[in-house]
Amino acid sequence: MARIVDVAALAGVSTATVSRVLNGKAVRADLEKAVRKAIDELGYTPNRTARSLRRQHSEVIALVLPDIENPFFTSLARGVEDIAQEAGLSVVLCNTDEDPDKQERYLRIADDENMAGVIVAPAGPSALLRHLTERERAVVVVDRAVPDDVDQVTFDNLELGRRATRALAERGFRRIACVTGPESTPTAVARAQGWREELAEAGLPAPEDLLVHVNFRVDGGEDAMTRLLELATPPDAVLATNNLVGVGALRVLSATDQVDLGLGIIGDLPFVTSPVDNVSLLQLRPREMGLSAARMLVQRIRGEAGPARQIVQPTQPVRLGAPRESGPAR
Amino acid sequence: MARIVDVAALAGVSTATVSRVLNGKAVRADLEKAVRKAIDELGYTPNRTARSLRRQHSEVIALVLPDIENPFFTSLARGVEDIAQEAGLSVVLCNTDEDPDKQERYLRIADDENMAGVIVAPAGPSALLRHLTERERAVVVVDRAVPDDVDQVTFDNLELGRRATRALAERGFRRIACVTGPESTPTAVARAQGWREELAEAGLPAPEDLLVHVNFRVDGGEDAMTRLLELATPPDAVLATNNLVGVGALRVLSATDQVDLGLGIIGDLPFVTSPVDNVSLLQLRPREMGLSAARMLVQRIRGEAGPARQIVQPTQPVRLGAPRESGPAR
DNA sequence: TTGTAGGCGTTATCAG
DNA sequence: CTGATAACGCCTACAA
Repeated sequence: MARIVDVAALAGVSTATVSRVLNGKAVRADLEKAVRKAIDELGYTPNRTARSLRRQHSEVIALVLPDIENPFFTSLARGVEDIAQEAGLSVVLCNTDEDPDKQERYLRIADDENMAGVIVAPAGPSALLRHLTERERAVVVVDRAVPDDVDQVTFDNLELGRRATRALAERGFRRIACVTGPESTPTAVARAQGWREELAEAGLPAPEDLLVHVNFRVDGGEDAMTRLLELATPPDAVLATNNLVGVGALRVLSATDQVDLGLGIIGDLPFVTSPVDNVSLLQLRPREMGLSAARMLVQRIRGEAGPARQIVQPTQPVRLGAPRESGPAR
Repeated sequence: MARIVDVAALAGVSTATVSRVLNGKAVRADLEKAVRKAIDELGYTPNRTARSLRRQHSEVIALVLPDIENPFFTSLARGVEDIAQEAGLSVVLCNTDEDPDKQERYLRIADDENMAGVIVAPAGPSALLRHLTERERAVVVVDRAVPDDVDQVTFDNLELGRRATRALAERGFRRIACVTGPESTPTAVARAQGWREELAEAGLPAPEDLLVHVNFRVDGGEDAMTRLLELATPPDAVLATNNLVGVGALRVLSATDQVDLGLGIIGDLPFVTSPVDNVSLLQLRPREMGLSAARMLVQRIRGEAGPARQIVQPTQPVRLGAPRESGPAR
């Protein structure tokens, strides 16, 4: 592997000059030309490890996610990657599996490797996260708000719950249930609170047996839906507050063909196969969230950012049935 | 950030001794104890960049995939990650978007960063890939075979096509169509060839208008399915040769409720919502493929591997309807 | 077994 | 604007 000294020797200059050419600093035109020629001839590319060691930070950012198999996060990752690529950064994807310990481990690695920055959707509180922000490392928190003074891109989850509920109420449903995530998950709680408040405002009942907490996954949605349908007085509509729970609900629905039951889903459904013409969809477009977060991070890395910013990511209006373009990936 | 010299000073030993403790080499017991205590007190962790520079390879492996939003690949990634974690390696996920140029760029980066190894599902032929294997870097190719002499984990795609077709024939279907990927995609062609051969063997017709090449995505499946249903003599069953095409086919089917039409799908359907009781599923379990590939890579990195091995990843037998446990992630 | 010291490849400082 | 040189933090001969 060619090194910078080889290039310097071939071009008849010092390594310092080669380095300057590499980094776009002022160099006499003829020397620059000679250096570029040498680089070409040797097929030289800078050793990024050495560069990182010297510069005290690498050209890699970590994207720390709780579940890499959830399309919400892969889509978000896709957005991050697109911006990172533009900025000449590579992305390391880390899967915490909703495990705070794993999360700490990955954040530690990001620190040890002197990564340029970190984007994290936190699985619980993190001492290391605070530590990183205090040490002025570039950090952006996504999707799940934390109390720390750090750049964040999140949804207004209360508002999401309200809007999705309102859409169902406006369609004439009167007994609207809510399936949401565990009480330990703030986004789940906030969306359910939005459901509660919107129903109160519309003068509709919100009995607690219509609020079901399950895990935020497909089987959670299935369980909840089954339970709701078995109720003595079942709901006439159901709000699923995330994508996977929505998938679970749809499965039960399409297996039992309950055509009359209204359904609302907060989240995107890339691989759904049953018709959703009758489903009120509040699409979150996680890719956009990834774009926002990555842009913030790049600014922070470049030192162009001031005090911590907390952005509320806008979403699509609720609509009936998925528009074609949001279906397949790409 | 504490450095190795700080630990050495605090423990009253040389940096060499600290390094030895860190790397599990023989050190006098009392010194080792002192060193560990100092490490604890300072919260020291080795700087991985410096270590990489010195050792000439890092503890990171690159996973180069053509489409990070396809559940097949995220699941595969999940498997890779699990093994990597055990082996103390981090995984960098790189999305090539089926673009050979992007792929070359990422492979180049993996090389420049002295990564410990690379797992790649190739999007077309790659000069760099050959270059890497020739330079004895740890490389494993997954999912899509290449002619090079390199570790590989792939499916027997011809056999997959045959088995899935046979399952449909055994269910009594007589006019079985095949929807597969572009003719430029070897796996798509091989699976279609399996379809052709199996039909021939069963004495069933395989007219070319029942073989449809589309893109290997959801919209491809939708288009193909629509086209097939409009045929003067439509098929009585359809084989979809990958997961996304299968999703597209299911969408059309559940929108038109063609209950009589047989369907076979090669691939896993984690987020499907319509019932699949009548679908012959040949599950590939990509996570297992990721596990195999990562194990091979780890062996190669450790120098425990000899000549290049080419593994055929086993799959599940064809079955009717998805077993419960393969539905939701996890 | 332990310590000393050189070097991995790059960039930044400081003279010239 | 250019060149020599000293770091960046770690590991590993080599010598003791």
